[in-house]
Amino acid sequence: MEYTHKEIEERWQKYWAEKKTFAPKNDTSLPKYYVLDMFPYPSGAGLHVGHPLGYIASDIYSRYKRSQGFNVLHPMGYDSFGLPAEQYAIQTGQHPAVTTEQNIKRYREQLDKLGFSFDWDRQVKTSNPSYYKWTQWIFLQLFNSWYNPETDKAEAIETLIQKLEVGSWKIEGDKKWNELNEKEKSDVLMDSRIAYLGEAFVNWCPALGTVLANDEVKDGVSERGGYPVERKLMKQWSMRITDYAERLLTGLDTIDWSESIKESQRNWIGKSEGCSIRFALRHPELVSGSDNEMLKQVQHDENSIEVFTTRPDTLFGITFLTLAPEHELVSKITTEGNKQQVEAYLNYAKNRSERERQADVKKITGQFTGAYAIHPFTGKQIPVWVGDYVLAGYGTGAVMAVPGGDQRDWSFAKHFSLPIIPVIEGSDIDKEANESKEGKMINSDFLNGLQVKEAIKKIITEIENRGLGKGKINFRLRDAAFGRQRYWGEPIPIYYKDGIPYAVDEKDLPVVLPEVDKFLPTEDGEPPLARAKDWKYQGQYDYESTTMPGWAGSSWYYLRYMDPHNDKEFVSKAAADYWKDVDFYLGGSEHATGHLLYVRFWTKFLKDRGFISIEEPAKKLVNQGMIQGFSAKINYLVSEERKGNAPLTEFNTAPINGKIELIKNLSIKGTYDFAEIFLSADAAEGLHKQFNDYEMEWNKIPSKSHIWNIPIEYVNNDGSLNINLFCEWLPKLEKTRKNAIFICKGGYWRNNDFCSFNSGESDKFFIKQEPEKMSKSKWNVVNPDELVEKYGADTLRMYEMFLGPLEQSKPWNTNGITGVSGFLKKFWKLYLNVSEEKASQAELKVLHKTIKKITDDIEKLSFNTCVSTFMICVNELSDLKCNKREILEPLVVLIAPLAPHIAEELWNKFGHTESVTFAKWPEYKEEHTVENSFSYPVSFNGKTRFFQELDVALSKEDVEKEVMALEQTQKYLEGKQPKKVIVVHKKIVNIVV
RNA sequence: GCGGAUGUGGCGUAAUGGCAGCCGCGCCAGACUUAGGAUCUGGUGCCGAAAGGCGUGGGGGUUCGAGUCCCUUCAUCCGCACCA
Repeated sequence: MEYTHKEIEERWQKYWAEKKTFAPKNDTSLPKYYVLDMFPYPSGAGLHVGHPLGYIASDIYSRYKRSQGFNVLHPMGYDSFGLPAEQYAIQTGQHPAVTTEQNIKRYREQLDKLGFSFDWDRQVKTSNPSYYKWTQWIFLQLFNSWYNPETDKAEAIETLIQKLEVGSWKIEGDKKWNELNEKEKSDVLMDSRIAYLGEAFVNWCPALGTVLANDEVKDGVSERGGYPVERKLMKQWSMRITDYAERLLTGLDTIDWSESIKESQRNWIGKSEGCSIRFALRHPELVSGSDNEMLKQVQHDENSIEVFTTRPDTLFGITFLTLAPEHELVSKITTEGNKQQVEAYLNYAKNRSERERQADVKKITGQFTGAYAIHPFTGKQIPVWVGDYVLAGYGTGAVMAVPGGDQRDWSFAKHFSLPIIPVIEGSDIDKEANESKEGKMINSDFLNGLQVKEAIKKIITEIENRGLGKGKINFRLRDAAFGRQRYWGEPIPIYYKDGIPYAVDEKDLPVVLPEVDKFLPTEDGEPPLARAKDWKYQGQYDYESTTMPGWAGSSWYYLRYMDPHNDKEFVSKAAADYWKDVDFYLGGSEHATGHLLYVRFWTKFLKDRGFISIEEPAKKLVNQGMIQGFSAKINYLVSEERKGNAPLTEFNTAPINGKIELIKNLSIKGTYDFAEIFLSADAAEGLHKQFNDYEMEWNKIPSKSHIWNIPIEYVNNDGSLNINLFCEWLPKLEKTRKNAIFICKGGYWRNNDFCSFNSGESDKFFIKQEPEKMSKSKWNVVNPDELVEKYGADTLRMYEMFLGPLEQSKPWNTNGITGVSGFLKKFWKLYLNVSEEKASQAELKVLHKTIKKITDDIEKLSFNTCVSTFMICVNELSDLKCNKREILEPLVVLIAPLAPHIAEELWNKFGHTESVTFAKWPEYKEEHTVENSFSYPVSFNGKTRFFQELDVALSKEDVEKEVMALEQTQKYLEGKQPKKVIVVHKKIVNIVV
């Protein structure tokens, strides 16, 4: 009987769905295990072969855990709010809810075909009001909370109000809480709320018409779409994630996450320890007298400059201060004489986009303000500069410049000819700054002679004693922008009364996303929600019109899966207490500083407020490697001189160079009316060889080489192009077959005819293939559907695992899939004629060896070696012609996590009426794998020469005796006396001569 | 610049400090076939006719023994980056 994957897979997928096989048991006495895949965004492109890699791995692990007796929660759902659907809506006018639903449907069909053991009854969609009701509810908790530094956790805002009422929490300007009006009270509280409305510099993306969070911006452009981003001061809902910076950092040490993710988060949080120092200012026009007198006079000046430094030990090396162009003091302190230049500079700095600024890091710019600060220890005057190498958003937006100890300060000083003082012995300040934290202090008054680390301690104490500043910890992490000027997201449950924001009452949740006529901003620049007609809270108050960012819904979804249908709470206490946290979380590393930071933040917050009991959302996290696609690249030649369809002869008369010669050699002469010349990859290779500097030559001639990505499906297995298919596609690029010529090594193709000029050489047109990220725009997406159709889900599952270690990125290549497909056929064949006979020793040995290896490997998530272990096992059992139930039945249970359909089918054939899902995992019995003898490799000076079979019971001494007595040993000794004989039991014999 | 990861046959890869290359692809030969992108058998790191020698990016070290441990260096990929 043949292995018919299609029929078998459909049958069991249906069975699982009907019997709800994968719903966790409602029995809290069972040990729990929670396996979660990162929330997918249902993109319009559907699933490609890279997506299932992680899902397959987590599915194998889930099924394995079920077989081990765990109550497994393994859910799936959709992060269904987001920008792409909305961009599509803007283009087509279709409601994003409609396209999102279509995409989800397609995703689901594709997922279903792969035989995943998800409990679909728990599916959540973030765009569903029954889900986002609770996202909004959590927002309200965040709004109604503040971070109490004394208890080091978030508390209800009421506890802050109490402190304000009794005056134990100070309000800026020493005002009294009870004397404040409604607006002022709101403002005061807003300064502490964890979700707050505040004015801040944000990443504004004009093309997308919205603000983006820091992690959504890469290299100065938006991560989605690659549109330019600019800094803009805006009133904006934000999350005070910075209050959690320290806990987010230390928490990393408690979780088993990949080192690279933890490191990314550490970098992102960017903790640095140092101290703040206040520099008094001196206006030359205003103050006169000796340096020391001035110091006293200006000590308490409001307009002092506060800096943050991690190297207070270098304080005596300060030769100037630099302010960020955005620093508020710049305009206040600039002297009349410098006003013009400084203003011009500020204007220049302002108009440089973030991208430009980042791109030309090396360009040093700045201006002297004319103002001086006073060195707090020496009393000397220090010029104050403004420079855009200082970032407004970090620290205080001002630095004390120590060109002797900081390379950026050094470069600035060199550029503007400012003095440089070495402060560490042995610094060669003519060449570069000495940033080392090792060495002895010099030129530093009372710090002289101290080691850097001692000096840091001493100076901080001194600074604190003199009241100039204090030891301080600074974080790079910024508060997260939470409002998006977009339509397709959760409405923020806030309304405005007399311009004051208030929380929507819990009983009025969800605030449902209103219908709008267009998904665009209003004429006066308000977000799309402002278009909604008659959308008022309690019929009279304006709602907040920004929506939440994509990460809102995904910051707590793992909790909702525990209790997805609860309409009283976001998760019941009982469910949260049982399922606690995610035991095994699998997903891509691209979420390192976005989702994975926010989900930790919300988890900590929800714990602080007593809603859940865990501090971290996921104990263990693994990043599956990215599966890249193979892009097909074609060499495409255009002569710039040959405009339009000008004849090729013109091209031929160009100066002699590589390509012209080639074209000549290929004898394509005369006048042709083709315009597109495509060059086979092997012909292009030839050019490389022929002319050393092909690329350079290429640029000299009046033609241009272009490389195009073309659809990968037009490439044959041998790497050659299917020219016919390709030509049918050409019109999409406004090119035609008629105008195209394909040059191969042995001739050229034109209009379906091959013209040979070099007989014996290939007439194939080769395409260069390169691995790249799979993306629709690169035409290299391979989707799993066809593979499932052809080979079956079990084969695809095993093949994806067989590709290599889970965490390693690799290009997708279908070449090896026949090996796995053949394996499953061979596996199936073992079961054609099962006998009840007792198994032989040899057969039992194979089985138990396999049980041990598979169990160990699944535990280690080493799924690639699992597949090869099964192959070895099946090869060996086939050689033994094994058909014993005693062997084959446990083997079914063993393979079920990887190839669940075939396993169910065979399990069923054994007469079981229950799913193999809950069959007990086979137990490894060592007695079946022990050997009586071992074939010792006998080596001389570490080089293996022959093997000797010996009883394992023999002691080391006996082994040595036996081996030394051998004729072969004597032969290799060549009459010499061995210096030493090393015997490792059941491993090796090494004779040192 | 900082951090992370990876370097092993033609390719994907495998090896608790103990026979390097398991398993699969590809390739070669053969069997069965009208046929093979089906199935089965055998072979396949490199050099060499063979004996044998050489081999895990390079160089050094520890060890009886190193792909594996240590030092150093190179290359590739990924992340972060004017963070004071």
